[in-house]
Amino acid sequence: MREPSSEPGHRPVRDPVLAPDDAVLLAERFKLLADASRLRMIYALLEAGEMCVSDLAGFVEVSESATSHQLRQLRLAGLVRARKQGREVFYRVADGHVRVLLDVAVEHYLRGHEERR
Amino acid sequence: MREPSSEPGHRPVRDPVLAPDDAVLLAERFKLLADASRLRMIYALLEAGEMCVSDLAGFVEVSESATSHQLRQLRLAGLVRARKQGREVFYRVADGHVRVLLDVAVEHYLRGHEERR
DNA sequence: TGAATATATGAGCTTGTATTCAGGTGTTGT
DNA sequence: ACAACACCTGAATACAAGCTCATATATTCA
Repeated sequence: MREPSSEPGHRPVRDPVLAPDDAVLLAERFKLLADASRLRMIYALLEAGEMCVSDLAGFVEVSESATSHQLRQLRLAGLVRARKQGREVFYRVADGHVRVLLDVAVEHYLRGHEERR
Repeated sequence: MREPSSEPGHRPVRDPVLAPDDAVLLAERFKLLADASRLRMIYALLEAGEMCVSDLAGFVEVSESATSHQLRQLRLAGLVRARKQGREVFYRVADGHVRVLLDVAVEHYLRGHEERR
């Protein structure tokens, strides 16, 4: 729960410093997003709703084995979920959190400014 | 008078799939946040406004050399800026983007994780 | 049942990244 | 000028991460 601080439309209060353990946790989450292939997979899944491994592999242009390894990571971290149908496995993004985070990241890092040094 | 997407507001357009180059760029940005020490440094800077290297090193409990190396990365990426005063160098977060992104990340990853759909 | 297909997994190799170590630069104080 | 200090930097090292290859499991089809 957080207090409504001063301004309604603005960011919440700056919280007390990130605890070391939380920093590790958060860093782990960011690590999952710190790879171009995984990012593209996630984006593809967000767009398509769900996709099977081989389609995903074709899309991001990495081997199916590599794709499977990546998806495993994302799955174990709870970022995506798998649904098996026949001999295919369909993956989808687990919840809305990733989408929000990616939206903000794209907004702030890909569009608008590069304030280089 | 509300512009659709000039302010870091809330609801960006649902974009076409992330282009490979953009994915690389975005991944690079995430990599900077994918390290617990760097995260804690950034957080400390956000809290304190600015800090010199040795204080920062003391705070995150890594050597000053390691701290300097990390800060270099952040500086080259434009995430932080340096101000030299006497023989100390004070670092600060370059702009508001990181803060927003970290807020969202903390909100979505460190707190309430439950949103089954 | 056996072959083909779709995915998963472990081992090994390779690349990348963080830290340490050993100087190096610029600044302050005596 | 010299020494102490704050920070920077390059090289070496150590560890993590991603990919490939071979193999395993499960499912469908003939």
